[in-house]
Amino acid sequence: MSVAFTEVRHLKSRVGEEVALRGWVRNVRTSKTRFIDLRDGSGFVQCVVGAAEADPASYETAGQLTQECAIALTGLVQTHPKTGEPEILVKTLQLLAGSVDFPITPKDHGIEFLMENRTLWLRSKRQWAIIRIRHTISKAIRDFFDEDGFTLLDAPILTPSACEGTSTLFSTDYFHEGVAFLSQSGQLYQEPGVPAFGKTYCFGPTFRAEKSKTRRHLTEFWMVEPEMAFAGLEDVMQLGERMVKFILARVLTDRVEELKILERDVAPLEAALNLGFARMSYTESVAKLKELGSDINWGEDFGNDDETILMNAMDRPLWVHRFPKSFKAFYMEYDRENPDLAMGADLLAPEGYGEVIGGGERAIDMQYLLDQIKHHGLDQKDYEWYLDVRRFGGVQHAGFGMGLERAVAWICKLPHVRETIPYPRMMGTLRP
RNA sequence: UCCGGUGUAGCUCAGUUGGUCAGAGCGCCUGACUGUUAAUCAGGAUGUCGGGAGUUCAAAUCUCUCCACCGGAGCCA
Repeated sequence: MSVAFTEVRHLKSRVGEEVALRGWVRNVRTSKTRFIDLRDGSGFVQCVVGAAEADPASYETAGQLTQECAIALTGLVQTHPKTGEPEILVKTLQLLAGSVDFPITPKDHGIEFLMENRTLWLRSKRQWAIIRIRHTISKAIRDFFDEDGFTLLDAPILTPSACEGTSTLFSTDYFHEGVAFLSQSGQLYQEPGVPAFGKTYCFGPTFRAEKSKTRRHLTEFWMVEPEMAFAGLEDVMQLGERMVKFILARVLTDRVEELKILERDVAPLEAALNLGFARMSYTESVAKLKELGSDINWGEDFGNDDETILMNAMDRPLWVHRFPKSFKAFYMEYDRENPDLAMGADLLAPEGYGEVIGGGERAIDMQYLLDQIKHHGLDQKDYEWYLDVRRFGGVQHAGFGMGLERAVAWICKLPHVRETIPYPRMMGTLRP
């Protein structure tokens, strides 16, 4: 006999009806009446097992449930007398699978312990909320570019050379080639897509072998990288702003429950959604930072604390544009009005979060690019295919990359990106 | 890689003039309790004090060393 099981997320519309549920026991509180916190992946619900209402065997079983055992039950959907949320008045209850000594108890745990038990940690309410928001952001990104006429152009993960020549890369054996590197960016592979498709993007994992241990770094992280033909710096900033607002609107609409679980104050997110993003040139931002007490000098890149200082003072995301060319990638276009500046822009998230987007206009002048390649110590041979973008109809084009985990961290207001991805990879963290 | 910190029960932690310092709370087990929601209350079991070496009559405590992790820096998304 097959039973139609109801998902917890649908219970709101089933009040007064009898339903069958199955899921995992988060916690049990026993008094004469027994209370089970049930989770089925789609949501959470309290199930009440009363001596009068439940059948005797089920009532007995309810007293012996352990944390994270799996159960199936039937009962009446009613409204919680205090919270107004749907709850189940249980009639029958059956143990499906036992669970002994689940390590993550309903009390506080240290981050080391939780990271070691990441697979089990994912069952917790907070992690559930974060991963669901990540999912929604990810989906929103794809929907945004899809609706905007971009073509998905998947970039390779195994690459022959250090694309940007800046970061430390992971390497692996690769047949006769000897060695291959894990991609640190799909951008160079997007640019050749521009003459083919006009507007492209890639969205996948990227890898950096930097030995950095901060709240903003993973060795494996997801990045979305759009690229547009006939576009410049202004277009990058407009596209990025529209995309971020699209994401925010989606999360604020579809993930209300999850934001509540995280106790996320949505006012700053609503502000970011409704206000125009701020803009500041690099030169202006350095002056602002000095005002705020930073010891930064013109010509230096922002330190981690510089971004934090700057963004604690902002009520909305900020575009910082036109950086000194010296610390930007070789492919960055220079400013015709000031050749020392690169036509790049970074989007910094408010509330102390820093860079989530980095992008800009790509250099199209062949001789300039060749000089840049030389200047950065790169081998021209490795970039002939990239230079072809300029040789054959090389028009102005631009794009950006957004780190998914940093966006998730900001939107969820998390202290560290390690919770924004199901299985974080960091220096010193390779398992589970 | 550098700087700083931590490591004691399954978990979170307390525990130095070196000498009843092997402890608490939670979790777990037993029982009580008419709706609880990190339920509560009573009772019970639980240890390579991160590893190794050293000082000492005596080390969780002091020294050296190694390891692991946390926080920060640089670099970046």
